[in-house]
Amino acid sequence: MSATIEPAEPVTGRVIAAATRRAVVPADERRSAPRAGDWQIAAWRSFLRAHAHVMRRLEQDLQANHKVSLATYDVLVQLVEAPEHRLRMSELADAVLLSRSGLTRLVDRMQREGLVERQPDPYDARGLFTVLTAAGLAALKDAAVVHLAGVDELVLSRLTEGELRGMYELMSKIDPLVPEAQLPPDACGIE
Amino acid sequence: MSATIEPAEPVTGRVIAAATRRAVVPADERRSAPRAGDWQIAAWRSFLRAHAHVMRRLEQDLQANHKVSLATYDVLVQLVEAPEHRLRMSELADAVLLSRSGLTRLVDRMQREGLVERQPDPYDARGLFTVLTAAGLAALKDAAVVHLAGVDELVLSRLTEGELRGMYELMSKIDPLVPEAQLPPDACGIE
DNA sequence: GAAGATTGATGGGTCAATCTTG
DNA sequence: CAAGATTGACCCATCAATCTTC
Repeated sequence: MSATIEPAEPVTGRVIAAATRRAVVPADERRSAPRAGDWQIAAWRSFLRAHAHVMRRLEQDLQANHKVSLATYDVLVQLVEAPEHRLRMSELADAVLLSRSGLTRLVDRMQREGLVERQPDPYDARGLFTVLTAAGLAALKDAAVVHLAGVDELVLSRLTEGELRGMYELMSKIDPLVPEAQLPPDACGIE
Repeated sequence: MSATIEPAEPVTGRVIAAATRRAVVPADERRSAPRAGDWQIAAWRSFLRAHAHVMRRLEQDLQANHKVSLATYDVLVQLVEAPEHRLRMSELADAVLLSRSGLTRLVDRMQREGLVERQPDPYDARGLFTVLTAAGLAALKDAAVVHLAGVDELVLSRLTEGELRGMYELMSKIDPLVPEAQLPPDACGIE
């Protein structure tokens, strides 16, 4: 679409700077955040910035090349990875971290575009499956090339193998619910 | 507000898994993302998950305790850090990574709540300053305590000093436009 | 005409209430 | 009644067009 770099998400200084903090938080309350010193906050801010930076670019790349949003892309990925290319609405909602209603509407749109279909669950008439269509798979194939290239360019290629491992370690400490599996101990075969 | 942990942002597997990739991307195109192997992607996903996890909690904390959104909080922080507690609309928009129109509406709301005011610029009648009110400063003081405690609990306290430095290094490599200043070389005084 | 800011139309999300089926 | 899914009302962001002032 447009080549302009337009902000997509407000993130910058969502954290109060330590300077601000000293000015604003009474000294006796500072114990509540004992580690939030100047440069710790700088580290945290760098995290927010990096995230915003990368996500903005990825979203743009996808939209520009395939008119697919990241949310849509995420759904396509979840479906293609699922057995029989289908998932219950609720499961899908959990997988892409969307509310039920949010997912309903997203699937509505995707169905309109022919990327997915809804299938009743024969064993439980309350439930519905969202199933990937041929068009959906094709769209994913298209988008994946662009998207992966983006992730590679913006993130992976900028870090060494060891740094990537380091990042994984750090993130695991921040998010206790570590993703699916542990990082394979020595799956270093870069391709 | 509600204590429920509800998803706020779709992020999970926004990146195609390497398994998917092999199934979906023709072998001769894989060169375009040569480093996007299985565990590199795992590292990238951990980044997305950690971000979603933390932001969700921070947003909830703020909303629950002070009915302030992260975007609003961000504006308050930018203003309190600015000279004379005021900033031009455009500057503010850039600072919080919002579009001009997005900021106009956000400031509208904040003004309605009495957190900020608009001041004409005497030197350029086209421009407006957004200026922090006493109520805005008070709200910030309140919110900052909660927010900083959250950042501390969810991120800072989980990482050692060295790990925090490491994170800063990694993020700087991902986002070339490193924040304001470099990390002070030896500002290790944790309080 | 260009820059600062706002407005109108629209996309995409949330919660709370609802309908249907187990 | 509980669970799965949807709908209605609303919030918050974007872009494109507009108005005002330089």
